[in-house]
Amino acid sequence: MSEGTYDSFCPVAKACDVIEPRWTLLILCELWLGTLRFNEIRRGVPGISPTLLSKRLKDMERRGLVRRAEINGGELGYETTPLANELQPVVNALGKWAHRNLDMDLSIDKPDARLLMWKIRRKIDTNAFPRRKTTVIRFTYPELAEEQRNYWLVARPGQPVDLCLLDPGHEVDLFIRADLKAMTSAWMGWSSLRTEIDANRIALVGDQKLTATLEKWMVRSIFATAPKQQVAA
Amino acid sequence: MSEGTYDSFCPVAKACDVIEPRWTLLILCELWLGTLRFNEIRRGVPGISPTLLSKRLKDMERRGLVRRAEINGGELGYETTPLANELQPVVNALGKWAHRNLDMDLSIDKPDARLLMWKIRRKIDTNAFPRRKTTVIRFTYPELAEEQRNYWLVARPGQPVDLCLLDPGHEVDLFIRADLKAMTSAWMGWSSLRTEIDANRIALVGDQKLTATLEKWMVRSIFATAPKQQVAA
DNA sequence: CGGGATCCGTAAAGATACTG
DNA sequence: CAGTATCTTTACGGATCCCG
Repeated sequence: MSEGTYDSFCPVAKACDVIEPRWTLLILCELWLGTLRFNEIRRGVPGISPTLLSKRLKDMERRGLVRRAEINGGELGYETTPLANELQPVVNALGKWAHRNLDMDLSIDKPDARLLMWKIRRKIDTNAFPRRKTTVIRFTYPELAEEQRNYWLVARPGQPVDLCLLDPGHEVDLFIRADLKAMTSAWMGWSSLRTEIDANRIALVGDQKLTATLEKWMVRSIFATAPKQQVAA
Repeated sequence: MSEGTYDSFCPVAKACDVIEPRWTLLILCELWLGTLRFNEIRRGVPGISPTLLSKRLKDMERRGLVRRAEINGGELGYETTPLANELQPVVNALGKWAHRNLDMDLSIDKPDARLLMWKIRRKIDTNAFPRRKTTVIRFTYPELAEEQRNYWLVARPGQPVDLCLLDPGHEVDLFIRADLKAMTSAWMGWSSLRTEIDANRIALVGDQKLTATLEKWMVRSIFATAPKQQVAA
């Protein structure tokens, strides 16, 4: 039933009752990124079934982590509560611990371009873009099959950045061609954008200003600043 | 299989693979308290079956959280690794979050005297006790059935404090009679020892010095210092 | 297309009992 | 003391279907 089942007065046990059910923390992370709607959460939390997401969101609502809220048009979405938000620094510390210590090799062996682009999209800083003009950036991962190779980020002034899997037809301001692992690695902070560009694993063609300000508008994972632990010599 | 099953490059997902399997964090907490042996862990982590504890310890060993180590006599015990120890501040923050925010009413409705005594025992500070003499303190919870009512803490100089459920035969230096909820509440920091004594829910009879220094040697839960969040009026 | 509900097979957890 | 073996129950994962 997803009831708390440790019958202990230990606060850690109480906390575990709340955070242990599978997907709970990942759903919170996605909501903290600003995701509002059911199917958006699905995209940001790869692998969860709609059934389980639905159930988990209800569990989380019952526990006071999440509430249903109106988006700007009478539609319903999800948002985190203050109770959940107090947990955010803890979850970040947890992520930093994993970033420092845990081997990521397995996951980067099967990187997921669509998920990566979804994450990149969320953190694009449009302040570095022209104010009055739509900016379009095309990412290409040549190693992938034709249909999964290209992604367009479309930044219309004053609107959230859009991710397209099909050519939206706009003129492209900047073309980025990249090795998928290299882009993942740079975004996660295991390397840097500069390193990967210098090694020719990421290449930019197009608008000079966008190229020059890449590191400004392409904000990386919040874990990218945490240094990777040095392996003992 | 207990393999990590989120296939994501997100560090939080990686961390969840490690910490989510049920009992993992509670076992770590118990080890951090200084528990070394299998059946001691069982006592400190109420409700876990030996089957699952055995399996979980092996999982945790495989993941590098725990290692088997020699105790002082060729016997084998368990201890946490540096990897796990880096997680301790995160787990403490998690516990503080729960202590501040989560309702503990349900768990204090069915308090567990033996577990409470086990926890109290672990944190007794024997520096406040006589140096050369064995100190014995008897706790009595009058509301409980005869056989579960009495607990003896036996502190022999230079040795870990012993918890006895049967009269060890020593002369008792201090008798403590308490309401079980009151003692749990005081130890957890929802109230204080002083408050409960003043309300006559905890009473001490015996050695004056021990009585006077109660708050010194009876070290409370590490969460006892975190203030409980005020409920909005 | 967004937001689910249903059904079913598998994997993890819980309860007891038992053993070297 | 330190676990295994066995059995039952619950949770999770996947596919499919429904409804506005």
